Amino acid sequence: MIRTRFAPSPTGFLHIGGARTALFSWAFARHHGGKFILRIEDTDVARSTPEAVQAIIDGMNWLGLAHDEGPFYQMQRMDRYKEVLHKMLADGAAYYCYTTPEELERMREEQRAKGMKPRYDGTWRPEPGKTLPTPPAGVQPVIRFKNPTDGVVAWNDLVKGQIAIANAELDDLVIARTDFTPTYNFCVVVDDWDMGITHVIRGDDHVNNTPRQINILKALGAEVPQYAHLSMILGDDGQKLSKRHGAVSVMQYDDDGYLPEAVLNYLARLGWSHGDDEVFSMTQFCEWFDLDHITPSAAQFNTEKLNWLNAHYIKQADTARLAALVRPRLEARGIAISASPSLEAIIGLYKERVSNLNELADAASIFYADITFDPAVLNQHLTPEALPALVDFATGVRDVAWEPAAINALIKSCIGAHGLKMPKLAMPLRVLLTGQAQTPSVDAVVALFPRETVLKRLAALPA
RNA sequence: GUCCCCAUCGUCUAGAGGCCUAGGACACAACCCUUUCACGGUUGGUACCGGGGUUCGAAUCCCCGUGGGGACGCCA
Repeated sequence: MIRTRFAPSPTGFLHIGGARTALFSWAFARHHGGKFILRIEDTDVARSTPEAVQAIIDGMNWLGLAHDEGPFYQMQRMDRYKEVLHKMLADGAAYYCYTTPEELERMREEQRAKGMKPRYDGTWRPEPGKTLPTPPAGVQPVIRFKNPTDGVVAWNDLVKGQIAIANAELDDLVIARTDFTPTYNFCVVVDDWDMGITHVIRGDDHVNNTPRQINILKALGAEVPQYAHLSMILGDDGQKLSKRHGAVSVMQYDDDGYLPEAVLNYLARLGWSHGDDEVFSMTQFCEWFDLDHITPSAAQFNTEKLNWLNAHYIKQADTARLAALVRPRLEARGIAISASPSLEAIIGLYKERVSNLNELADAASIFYADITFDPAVLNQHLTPEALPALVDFATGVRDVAWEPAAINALIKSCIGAHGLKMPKLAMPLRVLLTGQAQTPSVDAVVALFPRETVLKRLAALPA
């Protein structure tokens, strides 16, 4: 049974990189008929917040990435960690270290100055025949893992291939703080072990933690899971995404009018491929997904492609569903949705031409709220030669049958009577009714408005 | 600095030694459609980081270089 997990730390929102990691872990479990587990890594009490937990869950829900087990909270598993910690201490797999953070800092600076990799020097590490210093009074010790000193830790990364790191490169990491709370690398190991995780799919930044985790797993006599490290996602500008540069919550995409299936489809193709396939459902994705076709190199986020996918999914989407999504956006703008025209009718006419839900709301607001005119646009199209035809049209509007074909016939007869070409009348009509020079077919737009509104907006015409 | 990883069009990518005079998608350009703008359709341009090997043959394998990234916490 394949078991994967997504293990974010609740120190902020779910961003695009985390979302992709979650997506791949989820899809891998789905593909194999396994289980997908959500685990909240909240051992950093100072930075974890319940709001962040909620933000992550909201993000997962919006994307529709449902977990089969959890969410598990590490803070609720303290007893278990402490049990393992005591066992390791008893087994000699871990030891107390009295070196203070200040001493460590000094040590690291010296090493850096000498061009060495900064690391703990092993002062308190017990060795056969070695006499340990006397613990200084008043110093609370941390617990360090006794890492092997020689040999190599190797694993076959399912994305990056064979990776081997010499144990000589690794120092004895702190697995419990002075207050006895366990640290990340330790909790992860115990959790992955206890939860029977078979495949750890996570970000690239954890590659360097992997050999340490494998060593702890081995010290515990636990089975080592398979690892797959996903490369990072760069911003649109090729720069690293960070809190102060470009990293936004997935919920921001909701605000920006993206459909979750568009974001998901986009993310699926960021670092993974299935031949030339670009547009596919999540059902299809789960069927196809494998670790063999994940690119080991970093990927740059491309908003334009996301926009294209979003436009595609909006065109495809059921109009009633879109209306339900657009309605709150209009309400948020303080726009009252009237019965005529129906929101569905507006969306039916506009969904072919927009690339996000907010543009749909923009379109709808033309029909529900007062419009403003750009004088330059108005002047450009409201030409003297168009005026008589417009006046004719305004007159004809009073008793023309209220459907596109009849309105189209009226427009044709108006231009015919004045020897005009279609755009001469269609353009000023567009602008007068919508305030815009770009709209769907003008007869369809006219027909969408209630007759009275058209009369009212045309009444502004100079006689 | 040390260790680890990465490297095909502007971007996402296909590519597991001959199928590659390198394919698809986004973006871009032109044309068609047209009642404006989109949509849609057709066409086009642009890429294997450099150098050495291995091989009859290399985008694909190896080495070196260069460039980029990551990690070196009592953060996760």
